[in-house]
Amino acid sequence: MNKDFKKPTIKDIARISGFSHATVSRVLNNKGMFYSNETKEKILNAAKNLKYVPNKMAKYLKENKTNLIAYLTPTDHPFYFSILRGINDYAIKNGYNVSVLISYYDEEKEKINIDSLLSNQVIGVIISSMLINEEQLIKLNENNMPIVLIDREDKHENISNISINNREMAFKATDYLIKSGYKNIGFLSGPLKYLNFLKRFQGYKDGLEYNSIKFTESNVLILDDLYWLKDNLSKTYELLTEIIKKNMNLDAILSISSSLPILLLKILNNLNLKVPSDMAILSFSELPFSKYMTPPISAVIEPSYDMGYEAAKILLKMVDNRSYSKFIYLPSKIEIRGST
Amino acid sequence: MNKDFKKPTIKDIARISGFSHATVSRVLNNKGMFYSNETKEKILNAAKNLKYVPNKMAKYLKENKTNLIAYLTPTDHPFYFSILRGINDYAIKNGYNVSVLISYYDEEKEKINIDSLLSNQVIGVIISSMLINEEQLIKLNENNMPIVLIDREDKHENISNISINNREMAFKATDYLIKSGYKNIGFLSGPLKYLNFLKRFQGYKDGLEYNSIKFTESNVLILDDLYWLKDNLSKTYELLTEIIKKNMNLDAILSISSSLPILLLKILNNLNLKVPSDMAILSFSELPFSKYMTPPISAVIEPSYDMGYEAAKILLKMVDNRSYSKFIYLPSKIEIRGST
DNA sequence: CTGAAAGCGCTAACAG
DNA sequence: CTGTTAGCGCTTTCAG
Repeated sequence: MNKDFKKPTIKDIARISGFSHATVSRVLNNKGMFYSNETKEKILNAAKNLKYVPNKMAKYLKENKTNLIAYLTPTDHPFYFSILRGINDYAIKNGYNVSVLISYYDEEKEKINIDSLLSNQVIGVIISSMLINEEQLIKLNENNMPIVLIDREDKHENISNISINNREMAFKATDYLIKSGYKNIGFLSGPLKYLNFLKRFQGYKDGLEYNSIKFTESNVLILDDLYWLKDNLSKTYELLTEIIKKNMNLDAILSISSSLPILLLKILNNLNLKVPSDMAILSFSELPFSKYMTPPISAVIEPSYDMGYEAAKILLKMVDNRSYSKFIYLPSKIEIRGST
Repeated sequence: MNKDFKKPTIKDIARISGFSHATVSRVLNNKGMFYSNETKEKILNAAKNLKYVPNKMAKYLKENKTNLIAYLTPTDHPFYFSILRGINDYAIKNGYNVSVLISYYDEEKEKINIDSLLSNQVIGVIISSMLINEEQLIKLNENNMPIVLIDREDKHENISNISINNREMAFKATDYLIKSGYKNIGFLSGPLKYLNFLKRFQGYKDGLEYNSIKFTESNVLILDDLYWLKDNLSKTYELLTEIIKKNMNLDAILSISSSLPILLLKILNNLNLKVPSDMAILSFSELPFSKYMTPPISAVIEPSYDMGYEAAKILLKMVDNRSYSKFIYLPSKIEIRGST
């Protein structure tokens, strides 16, 4: 590679084609509408010969606007990649690019990311991280940064949200389990300080109450951290094994994450318990492979791709219209498979 | 949000603190070394009060260099997300951000992405897509864009590569299977036009030859497209079922993808075949859940995170030194679990 | 130790 | 239909 390689600019095109750089700019951007075909051709030719590629930095500086949006995700779980794909598809289609920040549940990193967002001239942010706190959100908001939250159900002025109705779906799931004859249903979750988990917990209780079943505190099975999202599956497996052994009286489990059922299947198999006859499993969210497990795992479908796609759509609207914001529930459904 | 919101610039700081914007720039960047503490303090204070955030577009335009690198991936398979995490970690640590382009096996999109890369002032690209063709690579190269290829083993001048030694690992895997007593080993793959698959195929044949086993054409089980990477698991499942039914004589399968074994487990289970006694499975690459399957799946480990991390490291070196490039094999190992 | 001035590559108002 | 000019926000000589 040539160290002294210098990209051609519109000035080079101007020099070669014999026009001013303003005219070149016009032709290249199809602005102004009126210039002779000859001019157009000359300029376009010169551009092609020079292998001209516009310098977007200059354009963005001038226009005070970039084509970059950011996606803030806590980890590399497939759920978040699927969201990213949705975001990406909509963004690219509209001429935008997506910069990804993975904070990996590190509050320090998360803070650095927020600062980086502000100075990187990103024009908007989609956040699927559960970790972002109020303070950081406010900081972004103060800096006039359009924000879309995914799966947080967190109401803020000027901030959009997109998620499923977690409480309602948890209610439906619980109700379904009860109607299917399960009497002693466990709620398997991460820490309830995370809003989406809490909503699901509320829905679970709603479901019990609706069916006049007494809520039993000990049926709430809490993993004290998000191990399964932190790539710490062996720790998750270990804790889950303990939990199950202590709760053999349950006949069904409602899980808040798609990862947990896969481990559960293994654990129950080791304990010689059959799914669903000894223990049914119904889970929020699914992995691509969930339906190829033995048995296939019943799930409350979270439309992750659509969430990303819609989030990007809303974000770009917010960019155009700073007073726009939306709080949206995407439709969700329960898909019954072999595990219930 | 305030529609007329205007970000403060160094000029604002200059005005308020009473210095020139040049001095402000120096202080903010710790350049020039010599200014009174009083000056420094005044300027820093003004910056803080104004909630000043530097405009990187301007900086980059001036410096003719950005802090954005791009990652080009074909799809949202976990393998690629893990690579992305590696890239991201190294990049962030060094002050860079990562822009992601998912081409989704669409040649048109791939082309658009390449063009976008060139004009977006990305300073380097990491490509894990199998789809990029020679022509596009050359186009990037001509534009002086540092490139690191992941898992392609494709030799080019000025282009770096990072992968495992696919041929060698396939040889070892095949040899291991034979030494374990399997006699009739199938090679399960996508189209062999993809270089990494081809290398593995060669390694498979090497392994047979080394053990004086005759290569049997019909033991090469080819899926005619990358369905499993295209989110088309049901199609994959269908084709795989047919393939297996036609090849019940096999006693082991060497798979080139981590997704396939999971489906195989299901299919074999349906056919009442036990793994590994009726059919062993050994697979290139693994998913987070591979070891929690029943039985756990033996695998040739591809260090995806490290590949990403190293790729980013090499890329940033290439950015600093345009004549630098490397062809690296990362160490890999075979992890024997229950499926063999 | 600090200020003035130029310029990165581009767009757009204004003038013709 | 086209050219001149100014300026986006920043860094960096060059003077002083």
